[in-house]
Amino acid sequence: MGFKEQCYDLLKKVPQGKVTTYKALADALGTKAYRAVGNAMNKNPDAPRIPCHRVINANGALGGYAHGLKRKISLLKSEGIQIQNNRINLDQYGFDFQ
DNA sequence: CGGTTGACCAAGT
DNA sequence: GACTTGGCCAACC
Repeated sequence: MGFKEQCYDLLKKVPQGKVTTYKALADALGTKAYRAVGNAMNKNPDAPRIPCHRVINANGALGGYAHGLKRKISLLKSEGIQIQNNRINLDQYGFDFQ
């Protein structure tokens, strides 16, 4: 299993209605490859089984999405996540893999 | 095997 | 608040 697969596996643990960050994912994997995590997400566009849209920047900004941020925002909103000024409140919606 | 590219991050100015 | 800098690491060429 490669690095990317580990990212996806971990990402699948994030429940609907919550988000995580590239930093949190890398941290949970025991690496500092924050950027590599972003690359991994980018390679799996809207793969049906991987909720890439629940991954945002460590500062609460949205980050990116292979198929357009609008799509990402729509998905997040449909899960009940409120977005204000292109930002998400991590204290409220963040998931830290406990 | 070096060099470049990111959906990054933290600290400094 | 906004830039800039240096560092990080997998994937690709």
